Amino acid sequence: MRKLNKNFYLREDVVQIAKELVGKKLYSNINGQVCGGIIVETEAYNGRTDKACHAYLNKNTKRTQIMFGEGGMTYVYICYGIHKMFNIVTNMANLADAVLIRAIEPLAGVNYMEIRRNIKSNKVALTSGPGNLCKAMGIDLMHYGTDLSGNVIWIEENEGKIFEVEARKRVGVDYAGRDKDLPWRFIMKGNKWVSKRNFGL
DNA sequence: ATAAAGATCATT
DNA sequence: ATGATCTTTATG
Repeated sequence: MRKLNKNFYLREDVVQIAKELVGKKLYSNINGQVCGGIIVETEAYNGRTDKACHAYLNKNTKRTQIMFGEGGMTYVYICYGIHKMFNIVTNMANLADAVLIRAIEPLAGVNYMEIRRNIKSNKVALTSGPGNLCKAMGIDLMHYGTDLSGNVIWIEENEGKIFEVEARKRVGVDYAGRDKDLPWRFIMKGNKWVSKRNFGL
């Protein structure tokens, strides 16, 4: 019921923020259809030191510019021409960091999500994986730069559920050289909605 | 103006 | 393993 404070996103340690986002609740209200779920998988990206980040070495382009603004906004982009990826911008202005949300456990608006995904009930694939989650939640390029303190996309505190968080290697960043094996992916231990791809440490 | 490379997914 | 599919970015 309680949205995260702006200060949550403005902190400087994006890895810590990614870890803390596991267990929080992500909601969208798109075309009056409210959907939401518990975040169970995230990845941190650091725009100064991290070769896997689109804003590596402070690369400020039309696509990455939102990461150079203050934390608490959305960074949405298209991957492989097909899938939308939903990220949360963190840190102060001019410090370009972001957290990719990779999977949620559905809570609300499951019927809407199933229609958007065109699949039937009880499919883990509904909101597992970054592309799938975006499609289910109705998040598209038009939501680039959405303020998370508004009423379109937002994140709420968790509900005191008990769980453990585990760190893993990030997925699909083999091009990142020395940074490809950083343990900057965080998952809710044992949760079945965590994406099934690349389970190596 | 052109080319190349993706923070993926579903299917074979 | 492979193909789908198209934006963004870099380069000439």
